[in-house]
Amino acid sequence: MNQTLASKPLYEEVADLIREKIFTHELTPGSWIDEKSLTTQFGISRTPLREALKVLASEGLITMKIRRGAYVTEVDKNEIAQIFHVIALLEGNACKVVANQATEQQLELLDGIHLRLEKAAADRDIDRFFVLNQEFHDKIQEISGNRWMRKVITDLRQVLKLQRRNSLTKLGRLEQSLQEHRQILSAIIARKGDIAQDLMINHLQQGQVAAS
Amino acid sequence: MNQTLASKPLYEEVADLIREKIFTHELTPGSWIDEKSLTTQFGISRTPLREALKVLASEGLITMKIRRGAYVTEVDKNEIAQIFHVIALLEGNACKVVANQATEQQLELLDGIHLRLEKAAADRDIDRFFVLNQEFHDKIQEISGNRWMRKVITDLRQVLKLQRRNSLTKLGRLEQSLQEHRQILSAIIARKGDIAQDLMINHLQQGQVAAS
DNA sequence: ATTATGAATTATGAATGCAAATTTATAGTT
DNA sequence: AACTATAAATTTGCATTCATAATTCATAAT
Repeated sequence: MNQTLASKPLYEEVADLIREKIFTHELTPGSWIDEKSLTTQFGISRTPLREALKVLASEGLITMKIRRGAYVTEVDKNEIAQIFHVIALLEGNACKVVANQATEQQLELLDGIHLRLEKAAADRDIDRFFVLNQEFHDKIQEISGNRWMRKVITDLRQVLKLQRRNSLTKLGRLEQSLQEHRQILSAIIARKGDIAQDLMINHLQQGQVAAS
Repeated sequence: MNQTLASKPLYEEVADLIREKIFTHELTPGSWIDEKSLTTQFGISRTPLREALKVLASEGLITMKIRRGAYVTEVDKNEIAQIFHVIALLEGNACKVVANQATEQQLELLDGIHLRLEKAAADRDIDRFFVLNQEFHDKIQEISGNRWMRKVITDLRQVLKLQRRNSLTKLGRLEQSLQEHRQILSAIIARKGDIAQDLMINHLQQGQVAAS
């Protein structure tokens, strides 16, 4: 691991790499994580690798079993529902806060993202839609201004990514999702906080149904 | 470190010990964490210590600065408010869920804790009040049954503990807190979910004011 | 006295080493 | 052939070692 410029500590780089492997299902839920194999793959020693594993464990992405190593966490349907419940609660509230407190400038930024989202949908550019969809949600959280809420949502979304199916892959769901975003944005711009909140909660609930 | 029975991996034991030091302010926010000193104190090597530090960092309790070690995280007033906001949202929702879905048996358990809380308050047993207060909140989360929500709340409460002042130490606040608990419990038992939620949110907001 | 400069010291980040536990393979018994 | 017992190999958890970056301290120059 040629650390030409120490922009990030090695264990974090490694954590990122392992996350990748988990999200692409190169490492599947329930499977054992072979330390030796990873060290040779990454060309590093076990020390930073094991540090990375502990971080991922505390994020809930992997599970450490005493004296028998690390396993990719398996999340059952019930837990997925629990996580969605928390995310919906938080993102819903973020919407409300944004509707009530965002500056006009901030709303324009949000509108800009949505516009590009519409375009990506029209172009049937799924990958781009994914990215912008994420960006839309992100921007709402950013505007709501609660760093800690954001961290919680990010961590939980990560765990959700453990499951294979991704809601938006279902055709038709994309169009519906877009429609929901439109409504959310309208409510926010109209400064209708409670409505925006309910719409976002519903939007995320829909996503869960589509994913299951 | 006499690990007579390997019930827990060493790095977790160490993480617990460091958390203790942080919460008792033996390690104060902003201060540098001396690895060498801790290894000699605990009688261990740097490897499990550094693993523990990384876990604490991902919990937000400490902050790693590249090539200059670990520091106890400083949280400013603004961030405290953000954390309270998230906790209030979640615990408020937990109340609602409990009010709507708890079995009679579960409500009796909750009532039992509250009874003991009343007793501790009457006896002016502050320490016991603290413990039971925590237990009351915990039980609500347990009954609400969302493991992930619980983890989030636990982690955030941990970060709150970084600040020195603790709300309940203010005399008078204890009595008020008790009063608020009474109301919350009443609302839950009366199955009034929305009211219980609002009361809990308000209760936590009060706690924040008292703490600042 | 104050500020630079550079050597010595110390701390961090990561690799390596080692003992104990676990798993796998092998041999022996029924 | 199935089952148990034992030995070999692997893997984990932790300690130790090593290279390099950061800090401290002493010395020299202004």
